[in-house]
Amino acid sequence: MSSQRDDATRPAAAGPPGVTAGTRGPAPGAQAHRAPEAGRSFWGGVELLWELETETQRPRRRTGTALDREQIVREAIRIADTDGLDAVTMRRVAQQLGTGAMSLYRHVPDKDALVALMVDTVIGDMIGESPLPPQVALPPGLTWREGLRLIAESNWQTCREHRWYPEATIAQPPLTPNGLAGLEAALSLFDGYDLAVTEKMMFVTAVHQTVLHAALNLLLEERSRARFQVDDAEVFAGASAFLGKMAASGRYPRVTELISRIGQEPQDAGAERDWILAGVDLILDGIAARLAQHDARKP
Amino acid sequence: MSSQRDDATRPAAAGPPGVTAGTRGPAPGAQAHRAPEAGRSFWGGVELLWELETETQRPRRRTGTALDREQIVREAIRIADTDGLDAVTMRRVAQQLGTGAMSLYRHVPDKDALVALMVDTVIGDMIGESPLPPQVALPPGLTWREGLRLIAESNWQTCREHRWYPEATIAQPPLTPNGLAGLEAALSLFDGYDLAVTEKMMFVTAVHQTVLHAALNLLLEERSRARFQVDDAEVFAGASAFLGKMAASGRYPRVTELISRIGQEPQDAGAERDWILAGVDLILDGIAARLAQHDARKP
DNA sequence: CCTCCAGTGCGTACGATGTACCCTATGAGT
DNA sequence: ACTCATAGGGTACATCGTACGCACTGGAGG
Repeated sequence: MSSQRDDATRPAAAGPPGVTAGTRGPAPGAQAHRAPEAGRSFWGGVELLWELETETQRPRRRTGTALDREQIVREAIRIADTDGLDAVTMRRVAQQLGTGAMSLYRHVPDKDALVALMVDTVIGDMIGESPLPPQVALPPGLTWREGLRLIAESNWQTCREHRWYPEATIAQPPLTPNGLAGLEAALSLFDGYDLAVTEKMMFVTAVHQTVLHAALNLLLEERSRARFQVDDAEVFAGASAFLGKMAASGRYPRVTELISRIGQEPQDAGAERDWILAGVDLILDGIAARLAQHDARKP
Repeated sequence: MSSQRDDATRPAAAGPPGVTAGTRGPAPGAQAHRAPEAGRSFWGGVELLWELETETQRPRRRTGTALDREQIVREAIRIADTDGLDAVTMRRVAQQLGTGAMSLYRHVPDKDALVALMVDTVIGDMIGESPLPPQVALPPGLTWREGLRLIAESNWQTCREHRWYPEATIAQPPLTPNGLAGLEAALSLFDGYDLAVTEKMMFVTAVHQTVLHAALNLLLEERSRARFQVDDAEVFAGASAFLGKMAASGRYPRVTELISRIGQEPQDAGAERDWILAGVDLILDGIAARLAQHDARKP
């Protein structure tokens, strides 16, 4: 996506005030001359996920199909994992599967839905895919702090495993079975506290956003770093000229220090993890302060 | 989205075994026959902004040009304000300006750069466009808490004034003169504290991200709300069926409560502002806790 | 005066993308 | 065996960013 637009919220958490998600216009490069959008996907193809759940009862598939939704989504994920989210193209996915692009549309309403399905699948993997129990992934007996931290860590792991994940989910809050299951589990951490649901939601969201953003920023950084190595020296010269000019201007002493500090540190994978976890702890401290302020503990 | 991956296709070695259709010849992407990518934009056309600063000294324009960068950017902003970021198209901008699409490329390297310029311009307006002084927009004598809150508020205002702003800036951090000036000012709030720059940075970005995300979520919500009103009842039915199914499943009691709670509240503009400011305060509490922990205050 | 020429404006065209529309094959139900 | 809903897939189009090249402009040098 390069494309262009995408938005915000996460697996275990949804948007703050309103929970609704949006579908972008027709599509970045698509057409919109069709007024009614009859069978148009509503929330990023989310309802499709829900159909699925009840649909298993009916003998849906009448014939041995060579293609099915799961397969398509898995392939799309594989492509995104190796070549980035932008490489996920209807044609590319189809080609990889040995079929035509339009065949995919028998199983997926549109591309936004496909991305939503990718996100939901990844969340499902992360959460453990437990079928029915409302209490999903969290071991029992955790404090809210331990629980949220654990969620943050597994989110982070997912972000690193599927680099496209932040980009995809930030754009479209996953109001999908797995996404909501994660949110539900996170909210349950505050069951013992007498707070408005919306406030609990705020806590969960804050943590989630922090992780996703950190991952997203890291992704962007990696991209430009990759560019450095591949591209010709001319680009590099332009970049360093830019940095040099900034430092030379003397108008940004603190920023300059920041950049040089970042540049000189090793930045191994462990450091990254520690860094984002530090950010999470910042939020957790805020929550603790807020709880102490309310101090309306029950049990 | 989006679209910075035009060259992503370079790793296109990933072509499936033999099936790859045409286009593999010269290069996967659009233009690749031009090896060096001579004037290619590096960080979203950022260096272009920096050129500008020193370039004013030279008598750049030799003739009375009908078009200039400022004008283009302003027009793009106007379009985005009224019709959304997706409506900002090279053709559209040009048309509005009464010229051809390609004329814009005399003043802007590519579309990503145009968006970067839009963001920088908006930040400039927010920050006050003070020319040289390093200390930009903040009145003196503020505590870090007051200062960060003030920044959060003005960011929020900008987000509401230019709904496309979060979308545009989240993907591509504004390493532009105005963007860095804002960051510099924010960092200066912690001048009196003996902390690592990176830690100060973490504080500032945490606040910033919270605001941007809240705005982004709100934008998504508004989009789908608009859709409700315009679209046919069929879509609405699908949506409520989705919500109903979710509630009926009984697997998401907390989420269900959350949604119903949100649905019944009035949600005026003031409430939105209060909501995001509450989120900001959460972060601020976290920062306060962290500072107290370090408690290395100087004067 | 005319001749250059850097630089602007802009039309044309290409490659890529999402997907509407239409046609064919298949196999379950009658 | 016949019907027909469904899966698979080809073709075509609208739209986008933008490479390329030509036409025009107005000052500098002869």
